[in-house]
Amino acid sequence: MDHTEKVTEEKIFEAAAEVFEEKGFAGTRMQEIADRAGINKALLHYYYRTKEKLFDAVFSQLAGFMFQKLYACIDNDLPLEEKLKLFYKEHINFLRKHPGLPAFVVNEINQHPERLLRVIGDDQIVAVRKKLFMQIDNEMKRGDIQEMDKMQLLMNIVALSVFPFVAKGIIKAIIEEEDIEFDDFIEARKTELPSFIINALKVR
Amino acid sequence: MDHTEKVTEEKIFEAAAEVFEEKGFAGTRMQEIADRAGINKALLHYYYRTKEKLFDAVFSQLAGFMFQKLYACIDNDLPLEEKLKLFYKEHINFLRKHPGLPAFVVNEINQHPERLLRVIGDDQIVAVRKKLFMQIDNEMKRGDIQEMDKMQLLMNIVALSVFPFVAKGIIKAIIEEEDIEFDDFIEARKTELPSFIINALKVR
DNA sequence: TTTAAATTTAACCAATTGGTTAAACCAATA
DNA sequence: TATTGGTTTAACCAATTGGTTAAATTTAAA
Repeated sequence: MDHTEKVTEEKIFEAAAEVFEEKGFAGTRMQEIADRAGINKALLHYYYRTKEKLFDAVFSQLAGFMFQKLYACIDNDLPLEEKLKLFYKEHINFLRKHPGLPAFVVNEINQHPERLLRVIGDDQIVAVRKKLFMQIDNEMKRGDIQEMDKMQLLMNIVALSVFPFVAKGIIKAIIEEEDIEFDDFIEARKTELPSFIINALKVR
Repeated sequence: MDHTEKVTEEKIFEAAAEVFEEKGFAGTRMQEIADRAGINKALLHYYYRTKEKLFDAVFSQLAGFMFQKLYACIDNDLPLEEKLKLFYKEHINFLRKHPGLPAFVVNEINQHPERLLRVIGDDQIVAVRKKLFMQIDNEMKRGDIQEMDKMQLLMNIVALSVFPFVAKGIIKAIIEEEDIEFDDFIEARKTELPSFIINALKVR
């Protein structure tokens, strides 16, 4: 076996990830993937026989990657306040490195919801969510934080960090109209968001 | 001029809106639009000469509609707390009637940011935003609400209502895994979100 | 050097797709 | 009744696209 095999396969995979992320499944041309990978169409089909197979490989890895990272930032034993600070710091760091990822995943799942199953099917994620809910439950009953629906809270936490990336095309335009850099704006959220949430959860 | 003209044009427009919303520009087939409109391809091109023109018509109306509604819910003279309650009630009502709209608009703008200009170009929206910022500024200086970056606050407010719809494919699956109906979940946010935000903005 | 696998070249194919055309059909209306 | 414009039918076209094939060429390893 030639060591170039792996290299080429990776080049293809990365090129495919780029193009699929930019243009979606329907908008992607196999020729463009080949071009960006620096190879030709024949070789492309030699590695991944069909567009569907290539897409599946790319999508399931990227989507899995995203969910895994999302939940990994929650999977620790810190108290909620510290957990939130860590979550937004790490999660926004991750999203800044992959700014196109959320829009891609969200969009493809909207158009083909059945794809979600292949990615989120494993119960590792469910376990982490259960753990988080238990923790929140405890802190609520102890009176440390305001009582509220836990699923609503989880949705709020995620929406606040992910939304600017999912809607990046719009958000970037709107805030740059006010002479704010998108990157600075996002960076600031690492500290803005934890205090926003913690304040919202203060008991009174 | 025949009255059927308007009727047919509208049928085409609505069918096109449906298909474009479901499958995006690249994934949409003119034949499918014709089928759903109950006419044939020849007549479809007789009304809208090209796919691009038809898409432009649909997209600019829907996107304009969305932004207009978004800002219209903010454009009143209520104090912030009342404004938030009204905003989430009306905005979520609107989104429930058009659940696929945010994902469609967000996605098409991500892939072709230049389209945003045609829609958001008018300064009516800018005016409403300025007005809102002024109001927030006043309430902060008066000490009624916590000081914070106004753009960040606006982002938070919008993210919390729009995100579940943009990522509907994922969210629906996740929360229904916990035996919660998507519609009930969304309905609850009408009251959850205002109190969440208002709490987050309490001064201490 | 031989061999096998990776890669290129380039032609090719079938299906899809956006769009056109021309003739015929139908309904209202002048 | 004749006309006009909306509508259908159905064939057609050119371009694109996913995918294949076979032969030639390069590369690396045995």
